[in-house]
Amino acid sequence: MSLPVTKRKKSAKKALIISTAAKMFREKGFTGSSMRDLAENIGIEAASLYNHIESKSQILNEIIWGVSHDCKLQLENLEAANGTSLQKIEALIRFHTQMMLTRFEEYSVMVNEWIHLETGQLATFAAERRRYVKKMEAMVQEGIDKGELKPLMPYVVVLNILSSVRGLEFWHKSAKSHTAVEIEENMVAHLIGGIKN
Amino acid sequence: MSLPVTKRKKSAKKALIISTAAKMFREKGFTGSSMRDLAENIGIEAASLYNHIESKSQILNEIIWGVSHDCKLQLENLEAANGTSLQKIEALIRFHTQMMLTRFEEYSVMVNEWIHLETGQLATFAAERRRYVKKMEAMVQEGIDKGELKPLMPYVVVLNILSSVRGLEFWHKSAKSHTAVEIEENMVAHLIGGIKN
DNA sequence: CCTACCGATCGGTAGG
DNA sequence: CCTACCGATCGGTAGG
Repeated sequence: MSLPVTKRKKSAKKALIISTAAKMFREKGFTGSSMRDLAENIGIEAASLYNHIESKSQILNEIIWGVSHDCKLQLENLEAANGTSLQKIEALIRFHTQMMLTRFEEYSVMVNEWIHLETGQLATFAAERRRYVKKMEAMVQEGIDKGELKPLMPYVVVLNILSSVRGLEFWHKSAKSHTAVEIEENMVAHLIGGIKN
Repeated sequence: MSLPVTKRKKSAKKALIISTAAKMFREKGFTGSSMRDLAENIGIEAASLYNHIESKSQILNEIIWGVSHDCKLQLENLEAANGTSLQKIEALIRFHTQMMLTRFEEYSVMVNEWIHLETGQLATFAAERRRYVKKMEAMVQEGIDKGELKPLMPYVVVLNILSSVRGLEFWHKSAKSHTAVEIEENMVAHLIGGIKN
């Protein structure tokens, strides 16, 4: 039940457009990247892009929802799983660190460029993000209530975790003198170490 | 020894241009902000901006170097001061938190938009930033060597601190249900708590 | 500080 | 997938 060859080719080209765009959006930002540069990086004319995608905004949408959907799934799985709040928060730190390190371009675009989503998409994403943060805060609060965690403001703890992961964009761009595993362990040690009772 | 009135007026207008631009650059990014919008927000024509500033890039330069100079000064004062590594790192967390909360627009533009500096300025800023991080890492390393701090990778600790401060941009934009003082105390508790022995 | 305007570039469409 | 092109907008200058 594979797709006709032309359709497969088409969607492969679309995937190429989106991944190339992710690279560019991360480097120069969404507004700093032009459709002509994107086309040139792929080796076609700007007009030809529109056989595969509808608009510049649609590309940003697909990049962002691709990553954000996977984050949401992971959080829901974790909520439903067994384990202490501490274990769940640690798992989330590891998950987000892995996302940033392995899906670096898309993840960076999500955290840095979501402001440039169009009005409707922007509102949806902002609401989704807020829900996500609230759920993480609830995990932290539960850990505090059970005495697993120090009584810090969940809001600050969650913001620090997500922001610290975001900051790993720097590491990814640098001449890497440390391994991904080292980074992940130190992220956990610092961010969990600061809240564990 | 005050300046002639016209000169004072001119530099006041320049300051207005720069502070208005900082607001816009933070909201829409450097590339997403146009000189025409900037002029309109001030109430003049776009062409008139150029009586006070040389270029769009110059505005970004002035915003960024203004904040970064003050950060550099503070770090140098702290290096020369008495106190344990732990005390110095805590002071730095408090200082950066204060900078983000009180000079929100400029600080946000520095951490988010420095990529859009022109080549020469970009190289200078990147080098300056690298030096800054290295100095902070040295403080952390010293604390580890003296047994004040846990043996974490200084690189990760410093990145987490600076990134967490950067993340406070969210708090500043939100309906603030917590005070700046609470935020600062929780930043210290979480980030210092994670490294203190 | 304005009017008038420059060349360049933008996202995107028509038509093949 | 291309050529040809649209109207809009960009940063910036000339000249007053």
